[in-house]
Amino acid sequence: MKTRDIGRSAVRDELARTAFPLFCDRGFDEVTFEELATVAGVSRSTFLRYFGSKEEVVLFSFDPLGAQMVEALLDRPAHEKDRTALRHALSPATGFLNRDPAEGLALLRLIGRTPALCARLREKQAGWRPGLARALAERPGARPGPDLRRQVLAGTALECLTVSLEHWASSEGDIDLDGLINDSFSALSD
Amino acid sequence: MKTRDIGRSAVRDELARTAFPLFCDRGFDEVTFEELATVAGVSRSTFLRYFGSKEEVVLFSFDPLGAQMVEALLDRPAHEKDRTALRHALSPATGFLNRDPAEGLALLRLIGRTPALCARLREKQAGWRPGLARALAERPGARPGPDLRRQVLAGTALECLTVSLEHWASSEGDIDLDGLINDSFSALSD
DNA sequence: CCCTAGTTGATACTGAGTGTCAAAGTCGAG
DNA sequence: CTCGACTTTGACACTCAGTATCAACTAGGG
Repeated sequence: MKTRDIGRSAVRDELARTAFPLFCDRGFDEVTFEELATVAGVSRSTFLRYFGSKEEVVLFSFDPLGAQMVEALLDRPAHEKDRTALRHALSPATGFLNRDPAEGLALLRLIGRTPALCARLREKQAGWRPGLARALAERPGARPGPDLRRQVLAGTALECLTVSLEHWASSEGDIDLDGLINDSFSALSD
Repeated sequence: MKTRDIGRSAVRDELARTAFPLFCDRGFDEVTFEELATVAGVSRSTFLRYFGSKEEVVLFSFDPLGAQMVEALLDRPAHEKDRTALRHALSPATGFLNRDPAEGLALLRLIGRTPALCARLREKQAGWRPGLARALAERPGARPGPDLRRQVLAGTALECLTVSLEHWASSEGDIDLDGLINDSFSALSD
């Protein structure tokens, strides 16, 4: 039954793809499911079945990043300090947006000017913190320590990501995103 | 026209106060505006006029914290390092929850098990970051530097607050909250 | 006392999100 | 190829959040 799931996520991608320009043009709140469905050529019911909420239509593409960052963190060499490893572990996120910078910027702009999307993305990000913290405890050569410390380290890394993305978006992508990440982490240790 | 505004916020407090136990008992999503209004003895229209959304009924009490933390930060002595000043600037938030620990814990629990409230609170917190960053630039004896650094410092301070509150809530308030804040900041510099 | 401005509750409306159902489509087994 | 099980789809009905409007009411200032 794998073909079902493949088809399902392909349809998801396609629906989101047709929805994106509408959101960008007219604003997230001004577009209804009815219109999204009409443009995509399906019924409102079907569209709603693929996304639990309107926010998900925009934000579901961020979902894999949590697991990808955990994997990236676990792949860092044992001798690397936690903070450095975390900095490198953000690469799935920067890569996701840098793959197609124009679309990445449009996405961040849309999110930035839509409070509901800001809130939901922050919620998603907050959901990544526990996983990263656990990965910190499980990485090769991890020294035991309080959970609080790992949560703080993971949380600050994600906050560096957020701040960097904000500056990247407001520079229209002119500044190198990975450079901003490095600068953000530098600000942590001075 | 000051009496109007005083009366207005007094009514707000009272409405929120009557609503809180309902949310705690039956869950945020299971309570409708209709019920809130009935219990409070006003019409649905009136209740809705005092709060822009259902989330605000629970979260509006956090609103003053942003300005209070900025004020607290500006009051810190000039010789204090930015990070230390930020740590102390969180005291309005810890004080707000420690004033009545039982209610503070109930509030955090309610938020913790309601995704919509999590998201909105995170949004509010994110809104405090720019103010704190600006205050960092304006504090007595501030050395000029890139905005990115100040945003990161303010963001990490707020993340320390979030993580500390999370641990405080999951310990049922047994662990000292200000101690957790200190420990969180310690994790930043090692 | 009256006039004005703000408050209230009633009503109606849009749109998100849920649930149900029958019809149509898909896939594997015989 | 055909049958039967399972899935997907679209239609419909429903609840509730949130917005807007309006007439009745109320409080404060002159």
